[in-house]
Amino acid sequence: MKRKITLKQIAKELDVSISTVSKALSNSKEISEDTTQKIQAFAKLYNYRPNNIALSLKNRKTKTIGILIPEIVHHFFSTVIRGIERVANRRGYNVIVGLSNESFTKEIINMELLANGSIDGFILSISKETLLKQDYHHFNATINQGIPIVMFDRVVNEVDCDKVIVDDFKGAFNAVESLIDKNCKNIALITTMDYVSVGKLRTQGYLEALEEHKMVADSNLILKIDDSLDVENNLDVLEAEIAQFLKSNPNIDGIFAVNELYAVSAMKVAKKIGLQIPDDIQVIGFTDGVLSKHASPSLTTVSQHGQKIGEQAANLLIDRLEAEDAEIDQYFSSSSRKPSYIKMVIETEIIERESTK
Amino acid sequence: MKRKITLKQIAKELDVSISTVSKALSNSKEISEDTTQKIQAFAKLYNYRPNNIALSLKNRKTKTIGILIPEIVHHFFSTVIRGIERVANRRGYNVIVGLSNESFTKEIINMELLANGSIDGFILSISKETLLKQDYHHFNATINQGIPIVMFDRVVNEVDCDKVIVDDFKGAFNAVESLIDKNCKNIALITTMDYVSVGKLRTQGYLEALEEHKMVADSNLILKIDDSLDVENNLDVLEAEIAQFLKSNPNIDGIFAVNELYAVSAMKVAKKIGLQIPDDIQVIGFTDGVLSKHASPSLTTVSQHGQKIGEQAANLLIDRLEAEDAEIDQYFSSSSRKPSYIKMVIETEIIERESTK
DNA sequence: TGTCAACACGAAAACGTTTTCGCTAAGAAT
DNA sequence: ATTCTTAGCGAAAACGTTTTCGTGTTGACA
Repeated sequence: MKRKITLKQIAKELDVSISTVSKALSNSKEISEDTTQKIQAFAKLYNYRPNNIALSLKNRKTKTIGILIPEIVHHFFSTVIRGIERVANRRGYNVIVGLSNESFTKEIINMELLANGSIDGFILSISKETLLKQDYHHFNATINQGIPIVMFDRVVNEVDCDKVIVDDFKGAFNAVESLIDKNCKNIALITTMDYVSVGKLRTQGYLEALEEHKMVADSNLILKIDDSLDVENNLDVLEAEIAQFLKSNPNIDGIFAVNELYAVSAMKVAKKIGLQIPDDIQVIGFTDGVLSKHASPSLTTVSQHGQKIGEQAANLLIDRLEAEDAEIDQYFSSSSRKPSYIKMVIETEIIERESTK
Repeated sequence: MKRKITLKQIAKELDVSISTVSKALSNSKEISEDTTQKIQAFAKLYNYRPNNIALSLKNRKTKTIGILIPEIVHHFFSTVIRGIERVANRRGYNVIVGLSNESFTKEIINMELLANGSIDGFILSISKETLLKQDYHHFNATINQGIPIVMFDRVVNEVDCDKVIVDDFKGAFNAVESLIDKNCKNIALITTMDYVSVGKLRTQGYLEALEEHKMVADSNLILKIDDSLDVENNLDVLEAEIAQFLKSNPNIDGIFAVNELYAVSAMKVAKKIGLQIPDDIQVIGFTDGVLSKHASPSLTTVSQHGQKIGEQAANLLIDRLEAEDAEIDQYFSSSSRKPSYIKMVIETEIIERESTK
């Protein structure tokens, strides 16, 4: 077991100074051709690679992006990570992942841990608990320390930073409008409680689409699921609620659900009740994931393009990081002007499948 | 924008030495109570936190685990990550994620990048291309540099390291045996090409279960899918192959599939053909994911307990990392004996759902 | 012969820690 | 009055880099 070789060891072995080795390896013309050759050959032989940690300390930047998300076992978030990782790698960055598990405290702990030098900037999506508490001081504190943040999906106006979102309102609006086009007269909404911003926006999209088409929103046709309970492990509860909902509203001929789980569950329940999809009832879900694609019938969804979100977020962050470098180089005082932030909107897209006509 | 405060700044501000500040903050009794109080108060006020990078450099360890997996948009891998992250966090470690994207080259590049000081050890699952090439030098090189590796799921005998796997053979064996118990007479196998070790083992389990019960394996009942093509985006190809397969073997009354996608697709096709599940044909899949749970009918599967795999892998790695520390402390020469490695087998479990009787 | 430039290299600082060792002054012991 | 402890603190090294600023040697030129 031979530990990685260092400049110091090479220097000692070849009887030159550390500086000479460093310069030779970076092809500085301060060093004679002979010496350079000798050193480079030796370094190659021993497979020398500069120690990243030492570089980070010296350069005061780590070339690492911190990702902080509520949950990783979730198709949307993993596609976002994939997108981030793609451009990060291409641009010479690594990603380090923290999971808040939807907990306010874990979010803070993770941020503080990573903010102490481990990363150059954050890409994150806010935990439910944080949204509920509406306490965003840790984000602002981090930004004030000079660590830029890019938020995606679950964002919040109270924090001034770059954001990448999908147009939840418009996505929902279009989905519902599409159902109307397909001749649905009584469109139900299955949604979450309101505190998650995206849920609220999607609900608004639903409401306004109805209004726009002179249809009255019937509060009986709106089912709000309490997602404080772990739905994944309480599928029966969810299905029972939906069954109850469908039975007491037999006139429903279209369903818009704010996520694919609700949509797929609704289809399952509808089939059990004896309804034909899409003949008796049509269904559209938000968030295009594996479930939608493989359900039977396959589910028409509003795709959020998670990977693209990740890619844009990474580009925004890295652009800002490298702009900072340039500023310093140009002797701009970094406090001279307030930076202006971008809110980037990724277009949603309706993917038509078998659950609609 | 105020950058994070350092020991040096505190020292200057309070007109003491850096050493004094450091000691005061760690409650060393070398420092008087007065000074300690003063320093701690000041540090708290300015929210001092030690710089992780500096600590890493000094301690020559980063308290970070590198995860290297073929793909993140995959339920099994994300559950494993969740498991790793859980115990890593509990034990004071962070995780940094690299994606090989099933590519040999990307696997190597990622490893080299992280191995240069960024991480203390790896937890990884081998990419398909690497398995195909059977070139494992980068793993051995990393281990020789003193960086421990724990492999999971896709492992290989040629590399000497800790491993966490499920008993693919036994899992498959049990699944098929369960189908036999449920009175299936002609059990089909839908599998992948043989080079991925887990696929091979699961196929063997299938074969031996048949043999054990005096049933003859009929090669016509084995469908090998070429997974070099991106199945997720070529679902129709997959379904066509399965349809063809089922039609030319109308006697099939049970299907064992080596992953849930194949299983769910098989169910979909079977339903289209007019077969009733589980009355005409019963189906069991390997790998318990979201698809299985939400398919209709829901799919009986062999659960791999991904999260547990991740937890065990993390524990194995951290145990070894901390054992190394202890060895050095005790003046053991680290090359004195060859360490012995553990292969940990996680029990699989059949989760009965609606696709079997 | 004396001056100067160019060349080739080394010393040292810096990034932010922790820790070992040494130093000073005050009080205790002889 | 002299020596010994000990409390309280600082200097410096170390982790592995990069980079700035010397410095000595050589050869050219006046």
